[in-house]
Amino acid sequence: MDVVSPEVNSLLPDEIMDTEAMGDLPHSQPDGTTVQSEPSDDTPVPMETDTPMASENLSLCSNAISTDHIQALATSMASGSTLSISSGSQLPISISSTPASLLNLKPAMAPSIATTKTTDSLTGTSISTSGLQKLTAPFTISAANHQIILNKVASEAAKSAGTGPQVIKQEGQKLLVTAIGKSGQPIVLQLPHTCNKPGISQTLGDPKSQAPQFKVVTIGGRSELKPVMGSVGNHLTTLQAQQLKTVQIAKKNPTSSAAPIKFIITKTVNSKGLSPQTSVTPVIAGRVLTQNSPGMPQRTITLSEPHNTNIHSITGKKIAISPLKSPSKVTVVSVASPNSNASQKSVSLPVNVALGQQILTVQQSTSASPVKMATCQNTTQNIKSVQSVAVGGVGSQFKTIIPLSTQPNVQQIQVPGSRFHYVRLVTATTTSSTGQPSGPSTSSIQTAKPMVVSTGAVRMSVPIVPAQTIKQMAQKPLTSATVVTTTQTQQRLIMPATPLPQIQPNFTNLPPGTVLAPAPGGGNMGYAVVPAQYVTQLQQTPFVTLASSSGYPASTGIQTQARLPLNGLSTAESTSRPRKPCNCTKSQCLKLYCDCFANGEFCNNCNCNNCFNNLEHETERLKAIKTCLDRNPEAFKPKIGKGKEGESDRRHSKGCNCKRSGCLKNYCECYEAKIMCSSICKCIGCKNFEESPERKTLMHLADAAEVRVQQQTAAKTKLSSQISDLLMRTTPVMSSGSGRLPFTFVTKEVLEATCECLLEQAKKAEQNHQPQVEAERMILEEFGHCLMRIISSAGKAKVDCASINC
DNA sequence: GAGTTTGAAACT
DNA sequence: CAGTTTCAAACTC
Repeated sequence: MDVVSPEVNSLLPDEIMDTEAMGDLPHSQPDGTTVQSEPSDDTPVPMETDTPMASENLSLCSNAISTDHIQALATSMASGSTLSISSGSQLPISISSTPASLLNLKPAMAPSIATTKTTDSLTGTSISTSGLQKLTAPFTISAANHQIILNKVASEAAKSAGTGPQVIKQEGQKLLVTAIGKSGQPIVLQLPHTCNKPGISQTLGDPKSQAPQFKVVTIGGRSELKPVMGSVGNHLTTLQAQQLKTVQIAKKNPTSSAAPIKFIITKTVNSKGLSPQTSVTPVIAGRVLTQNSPGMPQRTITLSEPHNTNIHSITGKKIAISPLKSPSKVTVVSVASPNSNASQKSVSLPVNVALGQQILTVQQSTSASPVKMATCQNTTQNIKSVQSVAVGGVGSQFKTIIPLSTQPNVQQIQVPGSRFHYVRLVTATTTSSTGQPSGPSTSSIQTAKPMVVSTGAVRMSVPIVPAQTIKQMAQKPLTSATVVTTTQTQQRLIMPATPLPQIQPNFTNLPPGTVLAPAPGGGNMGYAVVPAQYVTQLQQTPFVTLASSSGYPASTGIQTQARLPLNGLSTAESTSRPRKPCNCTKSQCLKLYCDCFANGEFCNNCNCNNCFNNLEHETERLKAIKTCLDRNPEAFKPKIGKGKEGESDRRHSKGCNCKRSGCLKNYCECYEAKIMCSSICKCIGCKNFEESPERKTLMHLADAAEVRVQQQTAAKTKLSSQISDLLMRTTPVMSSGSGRLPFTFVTKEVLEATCECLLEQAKKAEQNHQPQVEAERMILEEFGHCLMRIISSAGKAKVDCASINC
């Protein structure tokens, strides 16, 4: 079940994207009248290419199910605000409308790459769509009537009928889209059987009773329509193939500041077992958690979200950098965005919870947008609570939304030498988060304590904003936060990008797996998503107290280590294995020669010289990462991965090129990874295959050596234990005299007596005028006699004691 | 520990 | 894409 606080929704960044499925990122025009969803052309972003994206695909959805998603989200907006419509996985559409404007959105009918731009003749408002494939059903958005019609026929009918709700019938279901106007009424994209009064958001009917559904979210103060998809023939077949998950959230209406709004996020859940044409659409009804004031009328907003669909960037710049290993969790930290255009209004609600991924969203201040300003103000006045919200997907799907820019809510940590501020995050290990509007877990955030999402095993410190942007952040009155826990183990964190002005124009030089997203409303704060492993370095900084259970050695310096999954090994595995320190001398640890760098780690306790692989040289490091990614987009991917079906579980992604080692030495990456060479290897004289006798011999030897090592280790352990025991038993303070050794009998008295004996011998020698040498001899002999007597007495005492005990 | 070998990465 | 150079790890002595 997904629960997202409305204030969070209203403050959500444009989106959080799954970079795996993210294609080109749409940009929104800052003029507020024209919003285009065309792919960004200024920020070519290296993408993870596991599932290559079509160039026309603007969605962030995973390709695997991108065609099966329908996502609809509508956000109410004030006058002149922007309405964004984004098709589930194919077409993010942003509409910036002005009052009384009529927008006709006619997406491309053919599934080919297409860009459609419709400009309203009266207002000049234009709608641009790009790459529309799924949304083949023409629909009309009528801002004049505060309505959006997703059905050509219905639109025409509506026009003929004058005003009134625009309804689309979809196999028995109605789809009503009502845009908001000056009245501040929300946009309602609604499914049928409930009353359809324009300008009033309503709770949709029981989603379980409806099969394919469109659900719309109305968010006060801002307008957003999440992907609205249709299929050929105006059939919502893609939605039919999905389950719906509903999340209902309560929110006070920021526009009216009186009537709370109930949000319902309907999340489609991918069902592998269902074909896209499957009509059965189980719905997971969401639980409603409201903050409604007693007596206040409620408004219901419903989000329809493809479960495995990524957030679309409807407006604003979004830069996605390919994730290394498709981390399943994403942590978003606001970053400054170079674009501080104030008129950027269109906002995409990051309702995305990709399959197997966790999204952690950090809301950033965007005071530049007039619309958002109003929204934020209202939100500040009405809602100050911090929410810990569990946005459960199927089983362990969660979304985390954390506004980091709120100063009272987040403890910012400044690392000396770093331009980042950090906030503590915690990787949740359970799904225990609840949708409490406020509670103990959130109070700490409000009191500027470390933002601890949960008491998970791993705590992470995430840079949230560059130090120079603190003032900007302070301008934001946001005081709410939503935190969601997750069961996922891998994370992506969002790191600040602004500290790197020289590379900021091209964000692709951020760590692999990084996703940058602009701040909602065009503020100068954006978001960058990077693999969480990169940020583990931060948790080891001396200024961040961590309770990490990852087993990282304590580090006292900035040059600590972050980890990415090593070749073929999971993060946990790599964590448990101590990494060898590098010895780089010429590469500055910024080339793939350096194992630390190649593994996405910071150098830590290495022997390298002139190392730049640390936070202090983040700029150079990011440049180097970009260079590597430019050269090879998969440079930071694990080299050892799963082979094709039918092949062995693990194999080298590129294969080795050994010539002289026979692939039986650690020079060979295959052999080093303890895997067999495969058909893609280009090695010469390979002996690293299953039947190779040399390999078997080596394996036996290796096994024997390992056994020896284990035995030696065990022997050492045993010996140490024995020595310990011996030391314990030979302690002078023994309770029993039976175990006392001779030296324990050298008491003060014995010592004095011995000295007297030695002095007596010296006197004798002196009286006899013995030479010095003879005197020394006599003294030494007497000393020997004394020792003998002491030993003899000790032995006798042991015997006596033993006899007494008997 | 110094020197050599090796192959991936980087470069041309 | 192929050949060469650079680099750091693996290896040998």
